[in-house]
Amino acid sequence: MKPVRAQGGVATRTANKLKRKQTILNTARDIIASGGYACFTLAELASQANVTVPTIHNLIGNKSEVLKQLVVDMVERTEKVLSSTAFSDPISAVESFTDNLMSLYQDDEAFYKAAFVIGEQESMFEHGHSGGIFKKSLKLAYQVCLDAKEHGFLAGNINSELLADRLFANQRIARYDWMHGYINLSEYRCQMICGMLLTFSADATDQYRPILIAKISHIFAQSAK
Amino acid sequence: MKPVRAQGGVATRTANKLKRKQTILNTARDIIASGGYACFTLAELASQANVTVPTIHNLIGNKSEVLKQLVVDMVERTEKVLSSTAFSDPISAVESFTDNLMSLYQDDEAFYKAAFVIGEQESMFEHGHSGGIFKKSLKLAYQVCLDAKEHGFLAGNINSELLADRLFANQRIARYDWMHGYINLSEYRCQMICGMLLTFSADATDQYRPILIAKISHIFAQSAK
DNA sequence: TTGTAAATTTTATGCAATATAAAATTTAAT
DNA sequence: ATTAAATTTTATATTGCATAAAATTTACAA
Repeated sequence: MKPVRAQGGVATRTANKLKRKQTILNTARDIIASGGYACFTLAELASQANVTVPTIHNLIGNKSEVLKQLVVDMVERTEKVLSSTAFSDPISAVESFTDNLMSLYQDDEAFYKAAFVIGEQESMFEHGHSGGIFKKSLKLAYQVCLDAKEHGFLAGNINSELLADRLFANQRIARYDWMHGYINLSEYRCQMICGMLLTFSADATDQYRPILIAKISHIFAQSAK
Repeated sequence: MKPVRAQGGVATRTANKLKRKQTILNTARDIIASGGYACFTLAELASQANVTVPTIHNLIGNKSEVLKQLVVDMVERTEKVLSSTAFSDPISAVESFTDNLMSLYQDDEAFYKAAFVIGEQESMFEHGHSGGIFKKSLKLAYQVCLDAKEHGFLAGNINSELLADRLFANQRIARYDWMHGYINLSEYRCQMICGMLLTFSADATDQYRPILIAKISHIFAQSAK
């Protein structure tokens, strides 16, 4: 008869495994942050993490799995920013949301850029995917539109879903230009704010529109300096 | 003394070379259009074009060169659409520009999608690049803004460069969603038109804005059907 | 402590794709 | 038909991802 073994062994091993896995992922993150996505090979990762390539396969999976883990981690951090945005008026909502994002990305810019590129390449941002960050962002944008209408900032002539779509789109295209290296973080900030406020302008009340446009002009002038 | 040779030989060879090169590129295009970008390997291309891999290297260059040639070809076709857009009013300018693009992409949708993805991957769309399609598109958008202001459609409260930036951005994000497979061609059309017209709305005169919004609502309602 | 079974890591190897040097062949003009 | 240049191919190197099987380590129990 086989000897009965306590379950402690498995638990300990599992815990250690998780630690080693995390070490490898952190190393992966460092490689991408310093050398860029192109430098990232399994051989390089294995070497820097002091393991061999099959170990990576064993602990995490194939290259795609490793990359996906990094993106999941990035998305989780980004989602925290989404949930911490409170509404008062469109201008401060947009500004505080943007600045929260910027301070997150600033810490480890190269990594966040790469993570977005990877997520795109690995098709992790499917719009339809209901639990996805895209759906959540869109929902947030929709809520901001409703609130803005409620508080008399918007005339309500334009469908809120359409408006939310466009807010979201303007946010994304700025990020897109940043993650592909066309613009830097501060230009990202300007384009995102200008794009979103301009979208609000399209449906703003006659009282609020001049305020939006003044803000937009101010931000734009800063960036062109 | 070396025998003097007429130049005819070289000319004939050069002409033939160009033809063979074009055959290979056409085959490459077919492979991508039918099987997608992932199927595209030099070995597959060589096989389908009835040559060997080194011949491709000799005639065109490495894999990246082959891909770039395809993108250059695609960009040239797209640029023709840009230059054929005449101005009358913002709505018809946007609509005719969009429909010209759509009819171009419709012919060979899979290829155009892939070509944009490749161009992005090969960093061929650098915004700064003065001769690039991006600068040209932006310039066209700027001209449309000036014309619109001139003809009394826009109030002129928003800087034309900023407005052109946003028009261009809204056009790009729609294309981006299409080329990554998030939306189909007809959604691409709706998003592009809605985005651009909404941008105009932000600075439209009080007379013109309702007309824009009516058009936007109409297009949006179509897409939601 | 020390033996042991399971988990884990590594060695060794395969495969696929890009790339190139050098040999063999084809080409176009004389 | 001959010839020199251009072109294609054969053969081979390199790199990166992946995995089977052998060797090693690990955590627990007696």
